[in-house]
Amino acid sequence: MTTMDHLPHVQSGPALLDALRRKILSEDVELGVPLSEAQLAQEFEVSRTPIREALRQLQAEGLVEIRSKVGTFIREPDHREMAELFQIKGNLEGLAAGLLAQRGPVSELEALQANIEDSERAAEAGDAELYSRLVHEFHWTIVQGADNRKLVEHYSRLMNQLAYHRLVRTSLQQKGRIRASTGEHERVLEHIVGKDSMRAEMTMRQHVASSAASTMNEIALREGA
Amino acid sequence: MTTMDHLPHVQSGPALLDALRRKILSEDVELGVPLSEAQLAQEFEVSRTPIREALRQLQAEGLVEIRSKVGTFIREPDHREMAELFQIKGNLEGLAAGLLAQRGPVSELEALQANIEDSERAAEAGDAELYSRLVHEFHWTIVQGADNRKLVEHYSRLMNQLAYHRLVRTSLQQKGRIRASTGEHERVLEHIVGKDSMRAEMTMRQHVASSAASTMNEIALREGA
DNA sequence: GTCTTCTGTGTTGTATGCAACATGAGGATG
DNA sequence: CATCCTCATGTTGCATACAACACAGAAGAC
Repeated sequence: MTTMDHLPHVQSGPALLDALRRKILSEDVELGVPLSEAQLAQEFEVSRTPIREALRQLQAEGLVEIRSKVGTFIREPDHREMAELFQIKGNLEGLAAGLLAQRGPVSELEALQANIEDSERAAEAGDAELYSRLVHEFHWTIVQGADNRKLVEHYSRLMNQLAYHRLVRTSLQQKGRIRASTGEHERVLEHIVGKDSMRAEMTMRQHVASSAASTMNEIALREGA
Repeated sequence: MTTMDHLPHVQSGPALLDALRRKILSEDVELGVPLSEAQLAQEFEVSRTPIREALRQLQAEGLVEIRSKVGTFIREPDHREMAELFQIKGNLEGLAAGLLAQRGPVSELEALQANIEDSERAAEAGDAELYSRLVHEFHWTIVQGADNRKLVEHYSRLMNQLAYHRLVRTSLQQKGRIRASTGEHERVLEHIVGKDSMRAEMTMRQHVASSAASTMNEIALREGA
């Protein structure tokens, strides 16, 4: 391709940002180094300008790191950062669980109950893929059920930084965790249904802490190999 | 100005971003509407391109809202958003206080003690300006003392969205709050020094809730006038 | 008088060209 | 052989030109 033919843009502003974010969060991109603006411009069939703007936003979101005059790199949290992010994750999800407990009977409660039942079936069937998807859905449902849009916003950013999708698969390798995790989910939901905000929060927080410990342990093992 | 003379830039990338953020957070900008790219470009003596990139980042931070083909506007949280943000603020600061309590004797504890003493003097002297600055410093010291960089990062974003600087002056108009606030600070510090992580967290959270309620009440009164 | 339509003006959205710099490979030098 | 220097190459950073659109206000129809 030599010159842009001024054809209609395949992806415009916000759509391009989403596409780029998905591409980065997806694991189909070389983790080491690349992400050149020109290359992305070709791939998305736009000029470098909108690509640059999108990358700047992703940098503000903590997803990439732009080293001036060098290149744009996917940001990977190290052990410390991951521990820090998990700490915040537990706190925010705890807040969400507590708020949800205070809301009374809303539709999210049924969704959570159904999720737990589906999770148990998936666990028995040994469908790890489905199970991890359900776990993700459980946590996310709680956060959205808190009825706090800003919380959803900040939580979303946090999860992006964690690159959580890359971890969930890992975290469930340990067979023992699955049963424990489901049990913890049940207890969290019990406290929520019982409108026990405090216990719901604390149980949720401990659940996240356990899950985080398991995940980070698994990652350490993998890196050691 | 007609053409750029290719002189050295007065403000470059990150510096420009900071300058713009300060300008927006500072109250010297018309809240209603403006923020045209061309205008900012003239003011900072750069072309529109870096201005645009900075604005996109500020949008990602939640400080401004870019309405396509219309203009860039300073984002002002409404009542609901403010309540939501305060809820998260309390939770994050609670987390920070709890973490700080677990750290043992670090330099931040002395800083907090000194801050309380200074605050009491400022309160007696009736220096509202100094007092509000010290309150801000107290909270910020706790967050930084948690030794969690990601927490600092997310907390910073949250505070920017709250446009907290515009509120602190308001929140302290109520004379009764000053004494109560200082007392709450003291109790928080007591629990931190006593390494009582749980009580430190809860006390901090309640303190933020009280402060938030007072602030939002004051704002409601002001808007009614 | 009211509603509709149209056009002017200002804004952002994008493409492109060029300058500045970081980096690494290769040769010159001791 | 080691070290430093030079420069070729690729990248981002910025300035500019132009296109596309939103909105308001005026002109026109009824």
